Amino acid sequence: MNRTASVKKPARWADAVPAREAQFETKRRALVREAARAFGRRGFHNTSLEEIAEALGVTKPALYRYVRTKHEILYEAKTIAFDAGAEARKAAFAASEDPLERLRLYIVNYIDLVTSELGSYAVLAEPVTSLPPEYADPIRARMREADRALRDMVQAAMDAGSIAPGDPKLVVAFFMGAINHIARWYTPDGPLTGREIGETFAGFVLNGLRGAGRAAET
Amino acid sequence: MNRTASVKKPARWADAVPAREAQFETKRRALVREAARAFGRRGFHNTSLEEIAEALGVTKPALYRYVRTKHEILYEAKTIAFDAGAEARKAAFAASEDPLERLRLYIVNYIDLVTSELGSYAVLAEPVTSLPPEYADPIRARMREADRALRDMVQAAMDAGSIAPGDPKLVVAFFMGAINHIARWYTPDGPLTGREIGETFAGFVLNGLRGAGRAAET
DNA sequence: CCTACCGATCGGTAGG
DNA sequence: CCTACCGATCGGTAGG
Repeated sequence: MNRTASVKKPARWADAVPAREAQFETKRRALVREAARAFGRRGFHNTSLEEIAEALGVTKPALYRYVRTKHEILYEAKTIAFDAGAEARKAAFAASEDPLERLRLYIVNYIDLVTSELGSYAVLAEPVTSLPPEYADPIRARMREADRALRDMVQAAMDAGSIAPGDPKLVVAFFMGAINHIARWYTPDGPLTGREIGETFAGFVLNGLRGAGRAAET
Repeated sequence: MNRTASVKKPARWADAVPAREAQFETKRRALVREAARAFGRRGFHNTSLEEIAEALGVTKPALYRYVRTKHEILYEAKTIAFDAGAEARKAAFAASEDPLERLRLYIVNYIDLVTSELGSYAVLAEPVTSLPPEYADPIRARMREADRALRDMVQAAMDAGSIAPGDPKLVVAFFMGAINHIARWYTPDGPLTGREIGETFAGFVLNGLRGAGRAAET
């Protein structure tokens, strides 16, 4: 028996890689996810690459096989969060024609994502200024894009008379502040599921926007 | 007349110190304010003491006359924000007996403070993990304290039947997320005053909580 | 309150 | 994917 023995080693990549011959992309994603979690919890600058590497069961230099800089990791993490938001909007549009229902679905969907990804989305709280211009600029663009899309959704609901007329910009700032904050306090150990939080928050938002005395005429 | 001449110099301390014989405390406060603004906008670790010093028209070592460490500055800034929150609650309790009205007043008062302090309050977004335990612990205690006080206010409004029954914890997380986010986007150049934002947000919140008890948990 | 400077951390690289 | 190490930044101090 003269072949190189495959010795039992402590789990590398935190068991996030299923197959023995792990693919590059899978590893890269596990890296970004792990980093996003850490960045979200402790902040970008309070998290060293060494800590991330350790959580994945490798050494720091190994990370550089999958990523060029620490900034790139943050950029990637934020991009994933924005993609999820876009996905949630798309799903909401596909599922209903009614502006109000679309808004509701978006909120529920997005909160579901935010809570299911174990805190990865808290990286949205990390200031863009932690990134150099070449990364910060596209991120800012995506922030504007998301903002615009949501304002349009709100405006549509206003036009349909489903919610009280007002400044869509302020409305979006209101409920996105509440929603994005979830990633900062949510823990899967808690008594509430993401779905429950989503339904409750959507209720708060829609009731709040529907307006009190000066309700829209139907 | 053998006293040292007071020569005309370029404005130091960014003109935040009115009197010629500037007091220690005034300077210290100007320092914390300026730092809070910077920390809130760019983040704690993205802001060097050198930048803060420059904004105040002095050199970095000069700051150490007023403060022991950079951490102490962040701690102080957060403390000021929490004090303001406590103040807003106190004012709300003094101004009304009605639980719902107290909640409304708190929201309006607090948003007014947040928007009047030119972004100093955005430091609340800075993770506590940027601080060593001796500072982080008391901050966490104040977070819990504020949370408890607000939950009690919400519970009182529920007991009075002014808002739908539900989980006060979730309710507070909802509207405080929205409110604390304001410091991150508000700018005095905008078309809206802090008062207007406060009234609008308070309306959203109260209507939202009053609404159909989707989240009512019997 | 300033000039000069130290010390630690940490992102990133060399070389295997 | 690892060991060893470099370089820059930056908080903090000495000494005046």
